[in-house]
Amino acid sequence: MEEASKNFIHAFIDEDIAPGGRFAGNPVHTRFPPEPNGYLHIGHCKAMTIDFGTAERYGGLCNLRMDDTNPVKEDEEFVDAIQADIRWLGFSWGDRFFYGSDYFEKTYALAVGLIQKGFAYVCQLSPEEFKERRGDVGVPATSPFRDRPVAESVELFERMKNGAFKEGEMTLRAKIDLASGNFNMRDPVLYRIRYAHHHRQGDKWCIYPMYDFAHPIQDALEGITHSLCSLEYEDHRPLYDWVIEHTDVPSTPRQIEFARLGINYTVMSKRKLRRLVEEGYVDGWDDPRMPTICGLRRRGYTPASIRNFCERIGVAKAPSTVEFGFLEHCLREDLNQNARRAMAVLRPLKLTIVNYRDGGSEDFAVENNPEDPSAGTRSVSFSRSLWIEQDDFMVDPPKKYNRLFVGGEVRLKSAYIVRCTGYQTDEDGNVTEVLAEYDPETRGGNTPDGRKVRGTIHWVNAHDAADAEVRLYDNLFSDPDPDGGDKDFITCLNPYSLEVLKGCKVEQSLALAKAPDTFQFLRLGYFTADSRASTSGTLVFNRSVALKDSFKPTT
RNA sequence: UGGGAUGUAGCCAAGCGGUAAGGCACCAGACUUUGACUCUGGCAUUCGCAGGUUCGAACCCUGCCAUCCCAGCCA
Repeated sequence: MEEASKNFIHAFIDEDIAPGGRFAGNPVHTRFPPEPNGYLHIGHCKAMTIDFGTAERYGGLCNLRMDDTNPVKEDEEFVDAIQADIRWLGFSWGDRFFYGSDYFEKTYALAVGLIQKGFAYVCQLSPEEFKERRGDVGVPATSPFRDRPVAESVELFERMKNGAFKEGEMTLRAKIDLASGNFNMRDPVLYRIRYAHHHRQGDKWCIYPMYDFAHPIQDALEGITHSLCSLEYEDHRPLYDWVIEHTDVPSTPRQIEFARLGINYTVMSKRKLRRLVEEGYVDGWDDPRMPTICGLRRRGYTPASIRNFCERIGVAKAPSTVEFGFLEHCLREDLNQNARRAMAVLRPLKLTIVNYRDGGSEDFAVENNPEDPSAGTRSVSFSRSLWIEQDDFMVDPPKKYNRLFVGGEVRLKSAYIVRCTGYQTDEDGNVTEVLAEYDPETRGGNTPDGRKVRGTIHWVNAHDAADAEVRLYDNLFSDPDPDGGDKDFITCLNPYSLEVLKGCKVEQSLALAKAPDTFQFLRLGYFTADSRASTSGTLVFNRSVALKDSFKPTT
């Protein structure tokens, strides 16, 4: 894992904790506040890297808090999934797990206090009227209820809480500035009426605080010093500060905003991801094409690779779009170092070793990970009949092609050096079988005579190869909504299709070791077992056959 | 339009008045029992544009341009 370098947030915090600073002497305390209305995606991982990472950098703590102030959007189903994904990534919130809704009682009391101090009032404008009176550029908003006596607002607010009014009939509004250029300050709604079942509070409440009111209070109650969030909340910071200043909270957290993660060709909006799931475009939140944490997991991404990616893209305020290739780079880096290799043939072509005894066989010890000798070796069987990759043989090889062609020599990894002597074709001229002679002196792939063999290819024994059952995933590209609603609903689900080919062959040891019923092939040259079907690590396919042609968007 | 932000290479991103870090990508070479990996070298005379201040500007000032966000009783 890379050591995170100093970023602009750290610069702010350094000032805050310096002698004489806003939090001089205080431990730095952050929080990660997902709304439980969907699964976490890699953008959340960036946020966690910042939230947990910042706390760690300063020897402080980071809380996990479910931001569940809107009962109609949230669901307990997501709470468990969110926790599981965070754990999988390796972030730890210790025993500091909270729900925003845990503070409803306290939040209500603070709202009453606000009314009593004359900083809030109950407004009876209907949603439609509210909108009409919102005002415009240069035109202040209006509310006939702004100067309602304090006692009256207190009483109405209590009746709101007790269910005396219908949804939309009343709101509690902050009394700030109806003429502000920042519309968030034009007497924003603090509480609204919702007769909805809350996933934790049940039917106890029928009024719910808005994010803008609840969030700063929750932060203050938990002793958060730095409330780190994405850029779209910049406009809300004045309101955040207003709430902290005007309510009777025990601390004064500071909000700092950073640019959220964008990855090219990738849908990152939770709303859209939700539609993909609900409207059946994908199998579920963990569909390997999804940028969700669980989707990436199924696709073979490791926690370390995702976290490292998030560390390395940096933190800034300039909106940015990182190339998907960088995520892949981070995966390769991790896999190359840690993954056990195995051989697999995706497009099988028969290779017959004509001078090898028919019916004979032998085993070779093959290293599991050339980068890590401690990973040991596995036994792979060899015989007269093998499968090799179709594009490891060419009838008419171009210059610098150093794999198989008639007359050419190649090394079968860890086995023997073979010379191609010919090939068979079907009536259409397609190559059906390649013929070769092996050199018995080169057992294990060694060259005692010191000769150089340019190419090394992978293979599997046709006699005991296992057929891998594979899935074929296509990219999902944008199909502009014919109704003109969501022009960019799906731009591209994933830049690289998970292309797997029917009939691919895997070495017996791989099949036996994992016994997976599904394989996913990453267009990276890595072959990973479905994480749901197996318990242990990732297997890396022996050669990056498919690396050659990279992704080209078709729209 | 009003408010809030942001512009440094194809993509991220340091830099905070002293003469453009680093990573990804890309190119060239070496090495190699994965054409991978690794290694070596190359890759911004210039920081959105135009002026100004200064011995000196990506950094300070003025004006302009471009892009993004907000204008929910969502978060």
